[in-house]
Amino acid sequence: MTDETLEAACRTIEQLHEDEPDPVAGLEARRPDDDVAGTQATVFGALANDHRVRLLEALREGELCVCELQVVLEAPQSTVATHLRTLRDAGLVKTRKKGKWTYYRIADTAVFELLDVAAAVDVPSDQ
Amino acid sequence: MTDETLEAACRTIEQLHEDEPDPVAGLEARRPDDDVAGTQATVFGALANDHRVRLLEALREGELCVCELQVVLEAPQSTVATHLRTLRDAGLVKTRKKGKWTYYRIADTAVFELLDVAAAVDVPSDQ
DNA sequence: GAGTTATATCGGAAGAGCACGATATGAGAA
DNA sequence: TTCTCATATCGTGCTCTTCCGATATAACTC
Repeated sequence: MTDETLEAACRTIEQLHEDEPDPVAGLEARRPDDDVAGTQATVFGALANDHRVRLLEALREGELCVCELQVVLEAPQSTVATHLRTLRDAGLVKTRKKGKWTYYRIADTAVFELLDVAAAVDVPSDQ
Repeated sequence: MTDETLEAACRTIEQLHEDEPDPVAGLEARRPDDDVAGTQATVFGALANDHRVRLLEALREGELCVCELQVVLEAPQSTVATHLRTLRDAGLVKTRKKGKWTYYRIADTAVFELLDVAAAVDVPSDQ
């Protein structure tokens, strides 16, 4: 089942750029690489949560163990552990075990860049 | 209904840092600002999708109208329009109307920084 | 070994996000 | 005004995420 709206879009583009030889081909060239886009979406997905952003911010000044992070979040232990798992799977934090404790730290200072740039975006207040 | 695991965490911390005066208070001070964390999570949420990342990447070289972006994504018109709405609500793109067409462009070059840094993160391959 | 404790994982219910056809809107053309 | 066409929104089924109690695991203590 093909999508007619896509074919219609192509026709519109041909008319819009009558001067150019093959405007649709030009757009297809602008299609980003799938793997890269996938990585980006994965990383952003791991960051796309209030609790997880807070965890990363708390780790700015250095590593903390799970029970300390739990106090920062004011959330049940299982909730904190799950979010930390998500961050680790995305490569944003690393762990170190010491006895009964697991210490979490930021994996790469690039994470701070992401946090800082995102904080500076001005999100329009809807209305 | 209070969470006993949180109280337990506090007790553990007191023991861990016997030397310090009030270790729990120190952690509470590390709690990030709610508004900032909210903004960050919102921005990352808007970026946390394959299609939306691809839309932004396609806009690197300049503005495009919806039907052009539709060709980039190879998706139905309503799908593309919805994702563009999400990006706009997050303040990542801006629009310009010209006759029947709506042109979308990157709102701020900070967006490119986010995309580039995220692309460079190395996500561990699970196993 | 048995008990305790810090963390991790499981399970399932509630909620949020997504895809996309159908329909509405709004601008130009006739 | 009526028609057409580009875009926006709605409605619905479906999937993914989140939360958090219950339970498992792993390491120290006795």
